[in-house]
Amino acid sequence: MSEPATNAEREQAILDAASALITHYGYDKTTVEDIAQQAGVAKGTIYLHFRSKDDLFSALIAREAQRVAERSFALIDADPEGVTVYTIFRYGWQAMQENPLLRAVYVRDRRVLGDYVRRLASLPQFSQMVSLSGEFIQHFQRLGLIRADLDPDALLYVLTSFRYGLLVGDAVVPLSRTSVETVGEVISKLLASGIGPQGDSAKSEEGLRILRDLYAKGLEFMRANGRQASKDSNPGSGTI
Amino acid sequence: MSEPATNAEREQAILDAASALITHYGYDKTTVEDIAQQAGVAKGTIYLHFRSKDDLFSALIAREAQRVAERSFALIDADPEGVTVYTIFRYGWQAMQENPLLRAVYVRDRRVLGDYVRRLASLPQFSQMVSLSGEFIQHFQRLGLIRADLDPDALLYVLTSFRYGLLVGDAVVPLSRTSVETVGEVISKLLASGIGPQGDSAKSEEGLRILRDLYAKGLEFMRANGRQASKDSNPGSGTI
DNA sequence: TTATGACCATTCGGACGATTCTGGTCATCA
DNA sequence: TGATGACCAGAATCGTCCGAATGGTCATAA
Repeated sequence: MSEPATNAEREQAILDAASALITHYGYDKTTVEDIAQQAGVAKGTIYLHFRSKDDLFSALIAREAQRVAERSFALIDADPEGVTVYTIFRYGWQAMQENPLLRAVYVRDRRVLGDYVRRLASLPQFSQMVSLSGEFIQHFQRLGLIRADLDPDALLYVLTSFRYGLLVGDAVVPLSRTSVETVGEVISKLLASGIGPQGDSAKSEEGLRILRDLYAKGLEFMRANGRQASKDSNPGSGTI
Repeated sequence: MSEPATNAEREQAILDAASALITHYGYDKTTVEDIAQQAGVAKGTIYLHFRSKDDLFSALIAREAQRVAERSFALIDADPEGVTVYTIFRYGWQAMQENPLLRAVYVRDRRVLGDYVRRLASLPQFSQMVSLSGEFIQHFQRLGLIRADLDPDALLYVLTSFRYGLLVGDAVVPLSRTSVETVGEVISKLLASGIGPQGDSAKSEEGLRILRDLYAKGLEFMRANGRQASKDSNPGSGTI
């Protein structure tokens, strides 16, 4: 049982433990002691990596957000359609859907977040990060990747509500009656003909650039705002 | 200040009072005494019309549901497009949106419903009533009023989630940045090209018939299930 | 006959203190 | 030098109590 765990590995282990416990028992019911035990370290060790319990949670959210973003990019790349408004939306939803913790954060699930919800002032920003901002829509309309006869503000409202509904959705109708893939297909088809683009557009390279841009901006904001301090600077993570 | 209030008028006054107080203070915080006072009757009088506080609330919900349904039909009729999937959806949403109480019921707002949420077992049925059921979608697909290449179960999930999101929506993005009309237009346009119908279809008469059918069925269910008993049988309300 | 409001049994909700638990620290140890 | 876990102050929780308020009834009055 001798684990030569490096510093970074230990930090990840702590985050893993926190993730599992919090998604299951909720933030309030999960004690720092629990996390330490699950991660196989002493309680004090946690405070060598994170300033406070809240800081630990912020770091966890940031990590999961990055994962979700990467996962959604991977899904988009794997789809022959490539980067379009509807694949962005579809796989953005799917990636989020697959990550219980982040979904809980996004829909402000009190059962998981507990009293932490009140401290989530920076969350509007966060929800933008997940690739739905006014900026995004206007850029895409300019490029002809979203039909231009839709009022951008209203469209933002509609799409945001749509995504929100999809993420809380199974509270109303159980998703179990279908599958993530089937629903994803419907979303794609509906949005493809619903908001465009109409024909093939060569501008999609530009769209991809803008998307990556917004994504990077979002993650940067999250990193700056999320963790207040950490003892070690994570060096790698080169890819975007 | 002498009001010759008839029996039915008095009942409506009680419901009006309940509606105003409950939407403002919530079900738990609103006492029967409050309702009586606001309606200008004695507390005992309320129990001549309704078996219990819960029964009064059921009746109120039923009344508001009827109003919302009628309002949505009126809006559809006023639109030159007439009966289509997207006008149904659009104005169904708008009518609901305009009725704070029913919206609270639909999204199960604890702040308004208080402990009553637990007694809302029959509400899945209710949510169907508001013109979104699997039946509805399949009929419309058969008639060519909804494109047939979308999996009906998944589409039901998507549309239900969509509507849900739109109704809770302003929690995420404030609706105040746009208007109900603008958002409504976007919804119409998006769904028109998103789920159809593609060309003009002559079957829309049939669609209207089915819709009225489902609507009537829903209201009947609500009436049967909602109020347990009431001292007076409301005679009028002939239109559907 | 019909509406009323005083009345009752029950529940609700705040106060209070005892007790446990939790986040965070720090002297100690490997 | 870095990890540990005993330790502390403050917060949350539980149990108990009691007065106020609430839903519902019914004898009385209009």
